[in-house]
Amino acid sequence: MATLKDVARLAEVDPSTVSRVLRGDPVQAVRPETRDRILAASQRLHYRPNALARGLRTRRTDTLGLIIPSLENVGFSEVTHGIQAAAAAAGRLVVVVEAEALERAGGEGDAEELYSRLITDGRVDGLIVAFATLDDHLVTQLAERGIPLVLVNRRTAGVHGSVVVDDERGSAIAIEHLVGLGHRRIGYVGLAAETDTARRREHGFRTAVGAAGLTPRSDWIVSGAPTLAGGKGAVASIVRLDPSDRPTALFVASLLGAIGVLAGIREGGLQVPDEMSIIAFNDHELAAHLDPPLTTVRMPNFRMGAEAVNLLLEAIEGQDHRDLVIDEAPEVIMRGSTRGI
Amino acid sequence: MATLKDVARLAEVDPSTVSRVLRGDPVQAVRPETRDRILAASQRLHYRPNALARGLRTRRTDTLGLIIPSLENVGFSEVTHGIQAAAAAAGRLVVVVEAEALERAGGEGDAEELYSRLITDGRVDGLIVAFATLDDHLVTQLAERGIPLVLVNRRTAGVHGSVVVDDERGSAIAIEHLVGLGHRRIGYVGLAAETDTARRREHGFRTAVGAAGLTPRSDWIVSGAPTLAGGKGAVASIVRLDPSDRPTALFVASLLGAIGVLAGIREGGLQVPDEMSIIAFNDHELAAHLDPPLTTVRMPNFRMGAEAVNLLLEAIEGQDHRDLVIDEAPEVIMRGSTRGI
DNA sequence: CTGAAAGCGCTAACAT
DNA sequence: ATGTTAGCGCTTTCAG
Repeated sequence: MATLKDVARLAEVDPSTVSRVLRGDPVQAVRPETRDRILAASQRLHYRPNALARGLRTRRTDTLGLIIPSLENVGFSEVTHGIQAAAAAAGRLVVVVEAEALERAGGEGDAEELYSRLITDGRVDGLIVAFATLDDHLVTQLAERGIPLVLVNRRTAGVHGSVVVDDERGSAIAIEHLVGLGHRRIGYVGLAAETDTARRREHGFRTAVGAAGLTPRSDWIVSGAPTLAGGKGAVASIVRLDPSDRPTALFVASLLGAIGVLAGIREGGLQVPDEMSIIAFNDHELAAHLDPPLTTVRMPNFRMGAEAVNLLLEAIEGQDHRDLVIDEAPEVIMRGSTRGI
Repeated sequence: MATLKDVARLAEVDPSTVSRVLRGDPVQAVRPETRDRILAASQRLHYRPNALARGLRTRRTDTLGLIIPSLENVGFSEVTHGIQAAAAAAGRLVVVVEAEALERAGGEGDAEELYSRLITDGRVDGLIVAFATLDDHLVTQLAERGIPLVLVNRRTAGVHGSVVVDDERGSAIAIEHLVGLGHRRIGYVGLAAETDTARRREHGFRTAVGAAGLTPRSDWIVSGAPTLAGGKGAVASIVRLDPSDRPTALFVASLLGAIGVLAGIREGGLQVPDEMSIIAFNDHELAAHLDPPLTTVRMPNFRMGAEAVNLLLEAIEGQDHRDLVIDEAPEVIMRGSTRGI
């Protein structure tokens, strides 16, 4: 692999001159003639600057770190996409650390070790934490290390640099959809997590329900992990309710959870949407192919991911960490799991 | 951020001694006393070795590159998982480059540029190409750069270092399942790609069908991209066939394609499985929740991903690039989209 | 307009 | 048992 020195030798100039030319140093002042010689030599040797050496010198790696719970969650792939797209557009590479894989591989301790290694060993210029349930404590620790940090789809008290969608608005339009359909007995399957996002979604639900003049019964409000099993488990108690005590519609705060809810309801012997309408937070292409096709609230998740990168890039350049709410309006995608009453 | 020098100063030893101790240099020969002093100093300063400096010196980054078409394809998430898990277990980080994001961001040229940068600039020790439809030409180029390289779920003539599942066997058991159910008119929705994998799956289909004494009509064999739209489009011509000319069962060579096929068939006014049985190559949790629940062939994709990492690690250590077929047996997961005739 | 020199933080061969 | 030295490949003053 050719180095700067090799190019310099071939072009018969000093390495520093080659560096200047190849970086397009603003203090150009290089004679076109030498410039051409250098370019030619560089091409001939297929020269590529060594990222490690450059990074060591400049303290910039043009690489971003991403901590994510799982690459598999369909509710999350849009965010990852947005991150990848924006990173690629900015010429940045991204190191992805999947928490689930870490746990599979080695246990909690190693996970923290790997995170801390990632942010401390100079490998990345900044970090995107798209891990809603990562301990606030750990997040605070990461933030204190002083590395540029952006939280996605979550906020942590005292930590700046975050981007979220308008979770409250998303919950609200879900409820408005159900109310518009004539439902007055509306339940909620929330996220079983003490996170800011969980609270915002639930708050949006409560506010919208209240605004419609409704008071949900407390046993219509349950929660579970945003997984198939979580949704299924969470809805069990509702399915067992006496028909006269049951809600007629459920808003589920996660996509995967909603699919679990669908399954739980079916196993409980009820029909969706005839006996229970279901609407989910977050959309996905596959929602149209479920049984029944799932009505969802589509959130601007791609944008959220992309903006996270932009915010991080700002922070890396020394600007203040901003907290952003994506203002793009969420939208109900009506499919077969909700109907009028 | 503390450096080796800082630790050395605090412990009142030479940096090289600190390095030895902290790396656990086999040529230990360090007095327990100084050793303790060094460890204490390192802890006190929260010392972390700089990965760039170390990599520059040792020519090892403990980082792997992964080129993947899209993180979104549910048929592929298991592989990514396997890769992440094995990488984490081996203490390696992984840089993920998503081709789709690259295209969204900038166009073909940039993609090649980014790949080549990734493999040439010393950032990663080796590369996993999990991109079935990446040009053979490009793959050959990458391989020629001399960087350790492992292909996943694909092979390229002349390039060594690959891991695939037993695609032929997967196709075969799909067909055996259908034949066992009494089907004798079996069609195939293949991958619209000139790839080794596409050929292996189709070959498995043809062989198994032949072994059952059947001869599929040529208009029962179609192909499309492994996407919803691809599957839907591919099956259109079959749906239009006169009932007496139609196959009674279809084997679809991709999961996403099969979901598209389901939709295409429904739109064509046919019932699955009553008028047409469908079985898909590759399984996913969500297949159980589709309409109808999709019968699939479960392939050892997690293993494939994990073994890719192991192979790559071998190659990085200087061993020969091996070509591996995961021998774990595929398995039919019977759900609602296939039935007896 | 170009070269010389220093140094980013680390490791490894060599010396003592 | 520890220190000295050189250098990985690059960028960036500073000279000239």
